[in-house]
Amino acid sequence: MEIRYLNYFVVVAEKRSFTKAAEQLHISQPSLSSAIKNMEKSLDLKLIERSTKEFRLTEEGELLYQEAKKLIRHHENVLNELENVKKSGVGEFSIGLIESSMLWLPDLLNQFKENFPHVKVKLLEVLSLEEVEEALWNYEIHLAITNQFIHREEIETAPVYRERLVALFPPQHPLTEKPYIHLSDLAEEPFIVSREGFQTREDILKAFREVGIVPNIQFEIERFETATRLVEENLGVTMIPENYVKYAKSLSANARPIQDFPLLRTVYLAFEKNRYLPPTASGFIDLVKNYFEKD
Amino acid sequence: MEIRYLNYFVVVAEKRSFTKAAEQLHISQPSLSSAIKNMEKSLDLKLIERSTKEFRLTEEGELLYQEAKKLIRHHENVLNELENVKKSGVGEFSIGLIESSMLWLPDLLNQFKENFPHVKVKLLEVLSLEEVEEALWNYEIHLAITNQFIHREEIETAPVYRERLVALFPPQHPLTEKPYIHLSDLAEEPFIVSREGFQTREDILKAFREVGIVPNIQFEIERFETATRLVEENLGVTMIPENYVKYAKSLSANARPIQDFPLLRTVYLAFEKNRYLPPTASGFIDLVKNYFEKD
DNA sequence: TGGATTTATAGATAAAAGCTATAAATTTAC
DNA sequence: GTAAATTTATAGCTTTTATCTATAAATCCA
Repeated sequence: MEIRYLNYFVVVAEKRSFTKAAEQLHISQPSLSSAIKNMEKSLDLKLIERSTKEFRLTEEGELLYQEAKKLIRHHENVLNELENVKKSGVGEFSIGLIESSMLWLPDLLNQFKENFPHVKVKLLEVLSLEEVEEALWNYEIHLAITNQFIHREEIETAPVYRERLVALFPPQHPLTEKPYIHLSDLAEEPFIVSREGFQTREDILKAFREVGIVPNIQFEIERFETATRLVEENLGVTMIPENYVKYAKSLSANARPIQDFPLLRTVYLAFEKNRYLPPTASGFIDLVKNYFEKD
Repeated sequence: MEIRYLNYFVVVAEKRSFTKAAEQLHISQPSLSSAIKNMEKSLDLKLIERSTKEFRLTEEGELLYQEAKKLIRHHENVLNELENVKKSGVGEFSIGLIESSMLWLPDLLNQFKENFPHVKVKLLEVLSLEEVEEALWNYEIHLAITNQFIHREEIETAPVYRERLVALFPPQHPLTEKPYIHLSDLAEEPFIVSREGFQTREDILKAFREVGIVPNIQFEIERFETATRLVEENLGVTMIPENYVKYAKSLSANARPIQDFPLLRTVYLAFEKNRYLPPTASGFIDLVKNYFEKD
C-alpha cells in the first residue's frame, strides 16, 4: 500500500466524493475510482460503500482513514527532516559507551560543547564486544568507546588510553594494611570477575594462570559497578580499572595496586572506516585523543 | 517517496551491496540501481557513495536509513491492524461528550461493559456545537452526547432525556430561604451564564426576555463546573442542569427550582446517518435510550 | 420526464518499473 | 602481472501500472 494511494484514499474519505477528490488530486475521476478499487483488491476488503446515492466508509475504511493520516504525516516528517539535514547537516552523532567511560566522559563532553555548542550527542550503553560490533554495523552509533580490540577489516580500533587494574577490597580487609599486594595474595579470596566474553575477564584470568594460581571465582558480573557494590557488601574481592577508584564519588571499598604483575587495560575508540562520519564526530575523536595524550 | 523504494534503500544499506540487495528483493541489480538513482534524483541529494571499490552512506543516507526503517515499521503496523479488524472487528468506538454527561455516563458505561466486556470506549470532551459537528464529520467520534440540536441533513439528533434547569445560589444567600423562586427574583443578582454559542445561554436569555427582565450578567463561562465554582465563591448566581445538583459529590451551593417558568434542556445523541457504526455503538445507543426511558 | 450528477467500465495511451546484455572499474586468484 | 571474477552503471527493450477520454448505468432534482 504505497503512500500515494493512502493519500488518495484519505482525500476521498474527506471529500466524501470521488469526483471532488479527483479534482483536488489533479487526476481524473476514473483513475481515482480504479486506484481505490485496486487498494480494496490488494487488501482484500471493502473500504468504501459507494453508489450514486450514498457514500459510507466501512469499519475497515474508518480505521484505515485514521491510520493512513498518521502514516502520511509521519512520511512528510521524514522528508522534512531530510530537507533540514540537506540544508544544515545532522548536528547529531551517537557514541556507544562502556560503563567506565562515564567517569571521564562528562568532563570531555563539556569541552566538546564549547567547540560544538549546537551538536546533540546521543550516548548509548554498549557493553559486550558483540553489542559494539552490531551497533556500529547497524548505523546505531558513529563511534564506540570500548576496551576490546575489534579484529575486523572494516572497523578501525584506535587506542586512546591505558589504565591499571587495581584490586578492590572490602572495608577493614586485612590485605589493605599493605600499600601494594601481590597476585598470589588473592589466591584464597572469594573473587568477583566479569562474565565470559569480556576482555577484562580474559586479561585477569590470563595473569592468574601465568603466576600459577586458580582464583576462587564466586560471582560473575557484567558491570564494574555491580562488582564494586558486591565488594562493599563484603562478598568478595575484585579487580577494576583504576579510574573507577580515582573518579568514584563515594566508595567504602579500598583499592590496592598489584606489584608483581602490572595488569593494564586499553580503551579504544572504534568506528567504521568506510562510513560517513559527521565533522563533529571527527572533532570528537581528536578531542578524546588530546584529552589522554596529556597524561 | 513510496514505501517500496524506502524498503529498497534500507535493504541496500544493510547489505552494503546492490547485487546482494537485489537478490534479497527478487529484482535485478540494474533495476535496483536505477531505483536508488531515481530516489536520489527526486530527493535531489546523494544517498550512497558507491563504486566498485567502496560503499558508504552519505550523512543524508544515514538519516534516511534510520527514519525509513521506522516508517516501514509504521506502515506494517497499519496493515497488521487492518488485518486484525478484518478478522474480528474494531472493538472500539468513541463518544464525544458534553460535560454534564459525566454525571450519569459512568453508571451507564458499567452496564455497557457487562454486555460488551472487550470493547474499548474512547471518551472525548466536545463542548461547543462547532466542535461536535467537526468531530463527527472528521470521523473522530462515532457518537456525540450533546444538548444542541444539530440542523444538518447528514446528522441524526435523537433526544434522549430532558432535565430542568435550576437556579444555584451561594451558601447563606437570602433567596435560598424560599423552596421555590421566580425568574424575577434573579433580576438584580450578579448572573453567570454560558458564553455565546451555547444552547443553555440561548434558552436562559430567552426565558428572561419573555418575562421582561434583563439579567445582570457578570461572568460568561464554558463549563458548568466553572459556574458552580464561581457561585460557591459567592461571585454570583447561575442556572445549571438539575443533574449537576443531583449527582454532585460535594456542593456548598444551594439549588432552587424555578416556579414560574419551567426551563428544560434536552440532551441528544447525535451521529452521522451515512456512516458505518460498529454494532457496539448501536448497542450503546439502545442502552442510552433505555436508561432514560425508565424515568 | 429530462437534464444534471455520481460512480463504474472499456479501451487506448503514457509513464514506470523491470529485464537482459554488456561496459567500465576494480579486486581476487594464480 | 595477467586473467577471471565481481561490482555498479548504462542502453535498449518489454511488461506492468497509472492515467486518460469517452461513455454507460444509476439516481437525483427540477
